[in-house]
Amino acid sequence: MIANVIVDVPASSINQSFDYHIPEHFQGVIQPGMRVIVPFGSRNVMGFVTGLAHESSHNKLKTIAEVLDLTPVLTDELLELGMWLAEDTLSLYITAYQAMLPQVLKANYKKELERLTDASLPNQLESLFAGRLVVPYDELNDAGIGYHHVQKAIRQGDITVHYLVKSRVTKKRITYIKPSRDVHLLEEAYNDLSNRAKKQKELLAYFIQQPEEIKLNSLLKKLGTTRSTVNTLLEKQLLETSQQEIYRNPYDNQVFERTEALKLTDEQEKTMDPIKQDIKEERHDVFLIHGVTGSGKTEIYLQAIQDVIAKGEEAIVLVPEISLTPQMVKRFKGRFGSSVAVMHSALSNGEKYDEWRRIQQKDVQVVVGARSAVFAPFENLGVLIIDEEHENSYKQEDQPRYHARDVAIRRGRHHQCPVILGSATPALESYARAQKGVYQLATLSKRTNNKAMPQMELVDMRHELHAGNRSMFSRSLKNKVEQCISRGEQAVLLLNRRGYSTFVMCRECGHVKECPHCDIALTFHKNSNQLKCHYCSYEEPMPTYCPSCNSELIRFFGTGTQRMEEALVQLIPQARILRMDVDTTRRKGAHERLLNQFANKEADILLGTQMIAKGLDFENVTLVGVLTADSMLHLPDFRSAEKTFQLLTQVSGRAGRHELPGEVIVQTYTPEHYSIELASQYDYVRFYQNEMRVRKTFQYPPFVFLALITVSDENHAAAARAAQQIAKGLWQSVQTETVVLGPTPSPIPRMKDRYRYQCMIKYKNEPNLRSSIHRLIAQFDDQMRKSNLQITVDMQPYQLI
DNA sequence: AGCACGCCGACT
DNA sequence: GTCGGCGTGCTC
Repeated sequence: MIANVIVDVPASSINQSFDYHIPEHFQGVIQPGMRVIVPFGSRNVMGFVTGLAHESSHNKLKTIAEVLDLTPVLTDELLELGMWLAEDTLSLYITAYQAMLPQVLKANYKKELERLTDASLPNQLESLFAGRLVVPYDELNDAGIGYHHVQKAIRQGDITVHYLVKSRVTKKRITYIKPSRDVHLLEEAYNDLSNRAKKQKELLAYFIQQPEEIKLNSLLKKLGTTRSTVNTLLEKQLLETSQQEIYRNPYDNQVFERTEALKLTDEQEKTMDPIKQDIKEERHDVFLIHGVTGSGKTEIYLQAIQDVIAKGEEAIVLVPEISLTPQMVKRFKGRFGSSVAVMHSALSNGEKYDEWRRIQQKDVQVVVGARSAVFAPFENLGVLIIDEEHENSYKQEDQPRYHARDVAIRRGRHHQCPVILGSATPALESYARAQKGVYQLATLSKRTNNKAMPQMELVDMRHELHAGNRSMFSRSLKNKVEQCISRGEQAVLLLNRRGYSTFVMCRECGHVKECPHCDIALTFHKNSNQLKCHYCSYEEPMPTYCPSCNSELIRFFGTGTQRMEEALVQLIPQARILRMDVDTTRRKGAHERLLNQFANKEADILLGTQMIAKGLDFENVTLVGVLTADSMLHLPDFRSAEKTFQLLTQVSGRAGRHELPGEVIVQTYTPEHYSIELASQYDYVRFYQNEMRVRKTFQYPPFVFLALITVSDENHAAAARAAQQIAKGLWQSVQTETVVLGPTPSPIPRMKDRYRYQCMIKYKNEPNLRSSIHRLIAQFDDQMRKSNLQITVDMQPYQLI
């Protein structure tokens, strides 16, 4: 038998399957979807078996060395999905498969030197081995030993090189202890023990009383002793251990209150019906639920999942990373208890692996997770749900650059089950598809508690400036915050920091401190008094004099959350403030701890960046303030209006979710901009219509598809030349109505000392585009290896900057 | 990617 | 000779 294997060598020339002979002892064991170790060239690499065959067009086949899995880690569906994913995103097959699996299933490669002779070796090697039989290959370089010495020794058969492939899998185990003899033998041993062996006697006495198996940890705690006493008794063979494999459970010590299905409103019922119908009849449709915040989308998800579980099928729920909050998890665990696996980036690699295994082994029927959970290895999917479907975080920003929505829809079609997209502010692409009837549109216009959305007040900051208020807080916002606090209620203040960071500029000569490796201003970090680059790891201390004109008047500009906090303290000294941003949430669990503090009313004001805009639900919050609504409106990104509208709508939903009425203050320099004005009126449909006109005029999605090709090189001219050649090649291969823009320098023209150029393709129908791009890039294969030219392709890019 | 192999110039 | 650097081509 022969196995087709995709090997773990990320190079375009290796992007194909290789045939291997299956040895007798693996016949019948090896199945498609398993990981194997195969010889490749002179070394061993990991690979995925993608298929089995009886013959191969190759005559000299090597043999599979090892099998890494007992059962396939990729189902047939996922094997096929990975192929499609790689081709659709112009990525490598191996990259696509790796992206579908938890980190720990990636192989680790190691080289070792083994000594084969007792005879003495050259001095340098002798001291390297230093009595050992095997040494890590890395030590060769550390010791600075020339390769020719090694080569010679290998030729003479004195030493040999081993190419190891190791799995990173670590399974967590618990040690149990129990007596290995009868009770009366223990008693005998007890009596024989010297009186000085007090701890041993205690241990024995314990097991004489209750000879059952006990967790080692509990035993030690109970008897106040240590591992060493137990070890002594183990050596005397009076006790024995056993190991039990367990899942790490990140939600181990939390109890989730059980919830029941809620009575649906008429609107919800109307939305629910066709979904239930699809589930029942195993039909695939994509439903777009456009529902205002608080309209009960989640309850619809929950009840759809209920139906799916009742049928013995499974469900995937995708949630943006940022809103995968404890509150969200609670809702799903509360309804479905231990049938839920949770996947998000805050879990350790081991925890992620365990959650993944619970899915693989059918211990759970539901997974709630961020983007990559769309690859959960379920085999009987009954529904796929994407909450906040407009979120950028569903688009992976490195290879394979896929969008979870596309993957979900493909899986939904494969399983003939519904896909539900939900949002208060659907992506323009999605709403347009719903308008065209490609998706089924359902609108939830009422909130379940029948409360109106909070009043949104726009504050024109130009007027503030004219009135002599130069602070970042308008008078109106300051008053509202004070009133809110004095009523004993809480406020959330959002600083939209994108494109508005704290750069350093000299007031004397206007010199701006930039990163020496990237064309971007350095960002000032107050707590370390350092200037940092957000694109590479460069940092330097904040200068006291301007490096250009020596003036002392070098200051930081812009507004970070830290400065906002300081300003707020001065303005409203009595306020207790919690700050939430990248800095304060870096530590594990910090995110959750801050939110808990706020929920426990240990603070009056929560201030932070994007991360507080979504998913939070605190009953005591009645005021939301947005400091700078238009800060991203002027970025060179065709989605900036859409993002502004989404953010304002999203954040306003944080106020007055329960009994207390809420209000929203939005500070802006452009209150007349349609995205801000229509957001304040909660009018998505008019925003959609307006924005569609803009997109049509400027030919942007959803009227065209985009592809972005970025070329970078340390050599400026080489990058420009390659980009030019690619653009030329594109022009020649695309149809006349397709537009190729560029090459132009990328928005950040230099990053990590590499010069960057880009070409943008706008197309409506270009069935051969992928293969054309592929062919064009292949021409640079040589150059990409020799020099360090890099070319990346992003089909349907989200982040243009 | 990572490795072997082969060619070349430099050095003891 | 011997050593080390680099370009080339291959991996079932």
